[in-house]
Amino acid sequence: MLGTIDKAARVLDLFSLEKPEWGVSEVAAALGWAKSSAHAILCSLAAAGFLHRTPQGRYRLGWRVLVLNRVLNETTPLKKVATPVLENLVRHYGETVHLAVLERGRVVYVEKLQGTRAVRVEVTFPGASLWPHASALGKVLLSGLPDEEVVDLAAYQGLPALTPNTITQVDELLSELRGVRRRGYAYDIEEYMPELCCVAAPVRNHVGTVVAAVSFSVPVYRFRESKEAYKNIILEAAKRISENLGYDPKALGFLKLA
Amino acid sequence: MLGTIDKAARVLDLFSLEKPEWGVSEVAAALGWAKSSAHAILCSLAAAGFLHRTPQGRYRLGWRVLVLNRVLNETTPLKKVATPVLENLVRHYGETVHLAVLERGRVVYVEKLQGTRAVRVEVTFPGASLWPHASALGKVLLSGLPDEEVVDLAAYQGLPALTPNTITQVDELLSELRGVRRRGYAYDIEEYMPELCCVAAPVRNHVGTVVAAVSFSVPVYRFRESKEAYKNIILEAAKRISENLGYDPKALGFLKLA
DNA sequence: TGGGGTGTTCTGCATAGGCGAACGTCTGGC
DNA sequence: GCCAGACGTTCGCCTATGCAGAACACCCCA
Repeated sequence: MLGTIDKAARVLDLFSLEKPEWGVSEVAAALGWAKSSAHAILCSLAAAGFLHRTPQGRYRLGWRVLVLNRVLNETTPLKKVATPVLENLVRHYGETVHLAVLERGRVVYVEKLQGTRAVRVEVTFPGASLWPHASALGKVLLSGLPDEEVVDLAAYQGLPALTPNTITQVDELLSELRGVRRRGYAYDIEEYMPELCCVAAPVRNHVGTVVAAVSFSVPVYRFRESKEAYKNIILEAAKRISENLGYDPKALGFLKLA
Repeated sequence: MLGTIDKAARVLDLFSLEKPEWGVSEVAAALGWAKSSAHAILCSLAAAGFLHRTPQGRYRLGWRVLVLNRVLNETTPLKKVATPVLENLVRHYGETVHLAVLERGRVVYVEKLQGTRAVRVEVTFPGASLWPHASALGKVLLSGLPDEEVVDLAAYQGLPALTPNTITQVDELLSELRGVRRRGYAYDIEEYMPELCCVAAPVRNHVGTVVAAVSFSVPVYRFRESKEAYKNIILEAAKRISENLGYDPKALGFLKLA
């Protein structure tokens, strides 16, 4: 809404793993602004601690995001509620477990717990993001959105094929999401990466909105044998987390009628 | 510089461990603004993903912070360079090791590595902050600042006594910092917390500026016996990290004369 | 069923901030 | 070693932006 904040956000978006350091002119060119405008935004973000000015007058992300992240991590109800449940899953079944949310069209890992088996799925750092259309987590999270928004998202960021199994057509994605809504869970059978399979289930808050998703990530050979079992376990875990967030299917089923 | 960004930063500052959720009126009251102004900032921050709107129309930190933090963590040269050195320290000596920076007057932990000994110092989450005047890390970081800034900081946030050993007078702090600059390291002998001691040394970048500090945290009974040894080890580690950041004492000693 | 507390919307006025041009500085290549 | 080009920074004008206050809509509790 406020132009300046939107601009600041667009600037911060530029700082990525691929290009973590930017100069004033580069930012101005990348965003099509006057150099002095870019300079003002960069200066202000640096003064506020969100960016760090190198001695050469270039810019990197600043330490303040670390401070914010700490507050986020230690106060967010979702993490507090979910972590013990997820730890239990790893302890019992030894498979890699993920918790993720949808952030501006991308699946963002909030919590990752490395499996304990000899052959296991390696996890990425929290904050890393995935394509929503090609992952079980993503499909579950998209299933919480109205179809129009899914269409917009697909149009905006595309549906690239990551493996031969990836869904690349919008209508196919929409019908898959209808299935996910009906069943209450999603599979990813080597759609993101060969040899990798996932099952994910939605986490809902007290008003029934899908706020996150939990998943098992399992090597394909082990997954084929016990798909059903993994599905039931992850559904149960998602239900437990949702209930701890105040989700009450009965009360909300009643609301749906009204 | 830009008022709107400064305001946004002040709003984000409100979100803390003690009060991680704010409403529009609360923000307006806390900052002395009109309700509509607070509303505009909160809306914009939420639209940009920095805040998350709860179903009740209140606000919490948003997931985008997590995404930024990940980029920071994976691209910051300091962490990349320091982590292997610090891991070595823990492996060899088993004591808790910290890496910290100064962020708007507070000591912020960037990296923490838990010691492996039976009796060890428990670490806090990265992003947590400490009083600079009462910690070894803080004194090292302050030693990189001109005296005026230290005086301003002390005036602004005070020098509370955390233990009987804490420095609580500005002139005493300044003379301590002079010693730190001369010696090149700082001790904390139960100044922050009873039973806890630290040694810290400065990490410098290629232009010689103190950009961070590394420390050992050791129980007092073990520290008394081998203060000197810990000091030498941490000095060596700091030197190694600094050199990997491009610090070259000889080249800079030459510059000082000019 | 009302009242006080929310979050949200509207409109006009003043100022904050965007632009483009000029400045100072550094680097690298002839 | 010098000049040329690029960079980050500064300045001042003009316009658009975003601030304030009051009115609105909503929810929860008494």
